[in-house]
Amino acid sequence: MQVEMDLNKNFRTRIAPSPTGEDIHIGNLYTALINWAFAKKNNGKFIIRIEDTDRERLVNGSEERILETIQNFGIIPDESPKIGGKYAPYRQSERIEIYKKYAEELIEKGHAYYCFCTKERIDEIRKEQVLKKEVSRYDKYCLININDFSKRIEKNEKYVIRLNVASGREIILNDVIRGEIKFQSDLLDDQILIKSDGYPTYHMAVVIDDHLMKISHVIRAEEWISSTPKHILIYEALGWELPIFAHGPILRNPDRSKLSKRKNPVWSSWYLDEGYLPEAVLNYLALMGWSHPEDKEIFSIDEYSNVFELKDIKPVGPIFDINKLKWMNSEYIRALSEDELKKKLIHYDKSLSTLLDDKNNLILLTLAKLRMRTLKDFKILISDPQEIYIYSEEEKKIIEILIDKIIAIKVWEKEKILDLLKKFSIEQNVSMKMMYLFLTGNSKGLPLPEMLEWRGKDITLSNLKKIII
RNA sequence: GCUGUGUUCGUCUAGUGGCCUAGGACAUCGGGUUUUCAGCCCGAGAAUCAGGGGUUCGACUCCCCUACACAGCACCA
Repeated sequence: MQVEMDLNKNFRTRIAPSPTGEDIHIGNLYTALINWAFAKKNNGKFIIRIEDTDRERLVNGSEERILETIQNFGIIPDESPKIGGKYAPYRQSERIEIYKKYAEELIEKGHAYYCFCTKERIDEIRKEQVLKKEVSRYDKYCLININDFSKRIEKNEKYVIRLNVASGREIILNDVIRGEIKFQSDLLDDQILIKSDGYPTYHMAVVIDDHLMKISHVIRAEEWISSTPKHILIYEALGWELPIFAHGPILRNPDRSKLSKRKNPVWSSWYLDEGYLPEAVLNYLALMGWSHPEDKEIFSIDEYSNVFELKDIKPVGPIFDINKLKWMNSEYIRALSEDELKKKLIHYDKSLSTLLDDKNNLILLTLAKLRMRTLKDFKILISDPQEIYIYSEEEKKIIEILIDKIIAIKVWEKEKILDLLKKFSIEQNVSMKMMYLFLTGNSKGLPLPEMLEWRGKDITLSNLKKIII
């Protein structure tokens, strides 16, 4: 039956970030990827809706940043506040009248009511309930005692609208990823639907918008499971068909708590800034709670969306392991052609463009590719020696001889340089490792002959002379 | 505290009753190649499948209990 229904349905998924942070959280990007993949797999549509109903925590520029970052990762929505679409507006602050209308409908039907209680009173009853070890919830005082609400509203009294949760009901959530989950309505609070500033709460807005925007699958993180019964109640009260729910895992810190900015970099653009490739990040994310049917580890998001099945998502909260991400990123970098790498490097760091315009450094790119974990590494690989190592007098003497040998070299090309280095290494009984340190100030990096050829005879000499001064 | 969700190598995972003396990947540690470092190739260690009860000829896989972890319990989303 489910299958039949699905065939006739237009699949529509969404993510609903709220612009209260610097950028989109990597966990939300993960949810976005799943939603996107699921929509693509089923020829559906993926929507971005901005949930900006919390006016106090609103962060300036956050919405733009979120939208931009998602795009930078290559997850392109079919409808969004920027792109628009059939169900616009896609910003909840522009839909206030809609929520009000449905809130009033709920009141008329007896599924919601006005509440004039002060925060102080709510706090008090909550304290009492905690003391008595009861479930903390509103006591329906205003539903029972207040009849003159229109007068009080006229008098400009502050009020909220609350959901009237019926007692003694069992609410069943059928989750694609987790199966059947049961809740008792007696444990549910009379959730606020419309706040005293006239804005809806998440619970109200999400149901109204998902229904109006014809969202067929609500795919979100585990943290929403406990509020889903409230949403179901609102759907029912309005006489609306339920969407299909799927609650994926929450990404975790190494200590298993919910991924947070105190313990991990969480803003998605941080990974881009650090030189991770968007495709690599997405590929890594895809492997969280899911595995490729053919056990592949490296695959494009298009391949991902082709084989993706919602029910294959595992409900266990995976730990975000930046080590594996680094490995994956280096795999992606290695798979790039020199030309592609060059473009990406210049895009990543504009200051590299003059340096990379020189045709001679094709070889540099080839060699660097195998040694880079992130785009950021390139600059480190080609940078001049840093003065960290303290040379002994004996070593300085050897370097003086080396300088003479280098001055004597006629043709500055890598074969000749290598010859010289090999000979010198044997003659002076200096290990290649030591030679590397002398010439680059580093114990590791790009192969010496190519590196020195690229750097040039003059700079190589002046670098060495710096040591013996 | 209450409610809910989970529990296979350090980490991500494969596994849907016999193919499992549990497979792969990252990480770690050896060895080889080598002009440093990488890369590449070869190899090793690493999970008594959270624990305990069932069901079954047979359980990592099904059921129950316990433990532990995580999430939610806001006029935040």
